[in-house]
Amino acid sequence: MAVTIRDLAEKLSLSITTVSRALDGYSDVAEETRKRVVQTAREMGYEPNYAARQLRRKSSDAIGYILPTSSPQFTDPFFVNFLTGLCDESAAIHLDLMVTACAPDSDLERSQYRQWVQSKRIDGIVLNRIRTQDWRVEYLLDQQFPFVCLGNVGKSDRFPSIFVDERKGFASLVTHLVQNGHHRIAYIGAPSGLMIQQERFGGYCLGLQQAGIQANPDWIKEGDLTENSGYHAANQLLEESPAPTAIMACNDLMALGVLQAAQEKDIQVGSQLAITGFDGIKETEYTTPPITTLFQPTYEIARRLTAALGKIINGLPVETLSQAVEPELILRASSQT
Amino acid sequence: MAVTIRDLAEKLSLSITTVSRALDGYSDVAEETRKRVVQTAREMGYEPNYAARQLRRKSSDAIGYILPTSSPQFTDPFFVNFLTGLCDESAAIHLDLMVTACAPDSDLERSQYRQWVQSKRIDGIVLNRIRTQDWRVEYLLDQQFPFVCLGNVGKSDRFPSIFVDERKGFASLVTHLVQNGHHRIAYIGAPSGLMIQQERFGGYCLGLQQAGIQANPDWIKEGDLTENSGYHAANQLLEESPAPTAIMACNDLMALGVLQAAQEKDIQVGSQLAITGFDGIKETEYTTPPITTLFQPTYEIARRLTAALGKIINGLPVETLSQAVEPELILRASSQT
DNA sequence: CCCTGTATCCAAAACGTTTTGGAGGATTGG
DNA sequence: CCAATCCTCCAAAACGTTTTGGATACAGGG
Repeated sequence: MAVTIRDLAEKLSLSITTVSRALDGYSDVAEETRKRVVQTAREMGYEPNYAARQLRRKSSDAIGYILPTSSPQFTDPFFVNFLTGLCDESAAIHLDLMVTACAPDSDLERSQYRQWVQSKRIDGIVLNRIRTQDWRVEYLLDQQFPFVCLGNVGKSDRFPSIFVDERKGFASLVTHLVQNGHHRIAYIGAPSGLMIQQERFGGYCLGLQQAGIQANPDWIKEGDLTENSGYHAANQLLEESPAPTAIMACNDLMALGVLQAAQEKDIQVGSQLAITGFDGIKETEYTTPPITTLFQPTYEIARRLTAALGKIINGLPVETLSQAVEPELILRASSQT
Repeated sequence: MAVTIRDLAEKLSLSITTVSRALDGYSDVAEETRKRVVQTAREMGYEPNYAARQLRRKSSDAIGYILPTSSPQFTDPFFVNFLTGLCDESAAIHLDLMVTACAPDSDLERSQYRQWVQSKRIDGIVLNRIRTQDWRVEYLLDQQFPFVCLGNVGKSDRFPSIFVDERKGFASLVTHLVQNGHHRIAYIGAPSGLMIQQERFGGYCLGLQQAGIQANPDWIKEGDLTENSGYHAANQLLEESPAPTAIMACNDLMALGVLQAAQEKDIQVGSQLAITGFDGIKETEYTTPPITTLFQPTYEIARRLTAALGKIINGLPVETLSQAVEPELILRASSQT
């Protein structure tokens, strides 16, 4: 059905070797015949079969990303921004992007990674939402498979990674709240297996300590990074007595949930209760009041990671393996009177 | 390096034929040897090479989607919801999803589609943002390549498609505005090459006609579906005299831009100016005032399309090729006093 | 004892490329 | 005129599967 290189060769009365080399621009084929080949290739609408090429070249010109999503219809704009960055950059450097979704740390996830890596379906992979003990990093290092990641990974001299200083960011958020008169500051975290929880919670503790405030365990809740869980955690927190006067959510999505809970209880956000988030997603700008947050350039990070991955795959040197990014404090009405 | 079927066969003292057939569960291999094969395969961590399998089987177990994005960092939540649906459903039916981005109707886009299709990189493709004369539909039909699409395509008895009745939806929006006392109703459209523009603008005209209102060309602008273009078009509209008292945007994103323009001019949205959108993205709920819109179940549509595509690829029958969906009118404060 | 059938297994071909290792002819230098 | 060098081209191997079309051995029926 489809036109193969053999058809082309026959039509041109050339060997398939010559046709192949002509199309790939080798110097050992006469300029005139090269033109002839290219011309007829276009005419016949020839496109080299990808599977055959992959098999021979041992590369697939594709990279992969597996969304760590527990529930279907993940809606965290963080992932969206990340995905968009991957998509744009991979398109720019002519790599195809394969995407799928798996519950984090599930058997399915493990077999999905194994399949993609060992079946050579992709040439490299992008990781984020790093776990405190992340088998993926071990596995990929062990397999010597090209990968890059966003998150605080210890031994990052063997692969490109970008590290956002969440600890410092959260500490500065605490400082900001304290300066605005808050002493009873609550925290809604992520599952403890996630590196972001380690970092952000660490920053929260650090900030309290710097302000000479003792942390209150009742004011520390664990969420799952969804709007819903932020809502529920906030409801619990607001029933405590004394209730906290400020709630720091581990990410923006949960902060949105907190805002909703507060509004349902007719609590004046800003004056009676301060709310902060993390990520810098667009939605925090539209709410009333808009939500104070730490902005991280998710889209840009994804592009940079992808670009680095592209270089690694092509055997090019990557200038700086481990990059650090400072989140930007965006003060809005939700945390100020 | 990686363990191949030959390594397995050698280790087991079997032929590669038998190993292959054992793994695929054929009946002509003894149950006992099958177990032995599966066991050692697991032990040795064997994963069949995808390229080789694809080449032989002539299928890739992957589907593709090309984002029709003019600028990088597209941020329309509509696409996000769509993409999420694709991702979730394709993962559910064990197809990999390939994604890339291309400016619509560009040469690059054409060659990208051609490459994916003719190089057999994917088994099927999902289309949306259909154009009034869409070469993609022609091309894919011509190539007899499996595809599905979201949008109003005429001859949809040859492939699965989902059609959202935007015309009726927009007409009912107009009716709603008229009932709220509006006569000077403006419209900010999409590029005229897009089918959604045909449909939505058609609905706008129909609605006006039903209300006995003559359309005013000065109150009809063309945008490009971004927030920014909604903002600019609104600024123009609000300088007209007389200015419209209601602005209907072709999609939610532009409606957000309109809202911003109105707020900058200290216009009371709801009472002095009505604003409506289309899509039903989350953001319209968070603004003050929240924006009246028509909700279409983008995520669900994408899942249904993907499921249908999966069936087509596997040669299974698809019950209803052409499905219709009614958008749901969501009345909010932006269009009511 | 032969023939048929059944249960296992396998050698070899195919899929469509890229790459290796030359071959053949023309040109150049001595 | 011969050898060396270049310029073009090509046959065949390789990539790792799946599939085709038997082969072999054993059992059971006549």
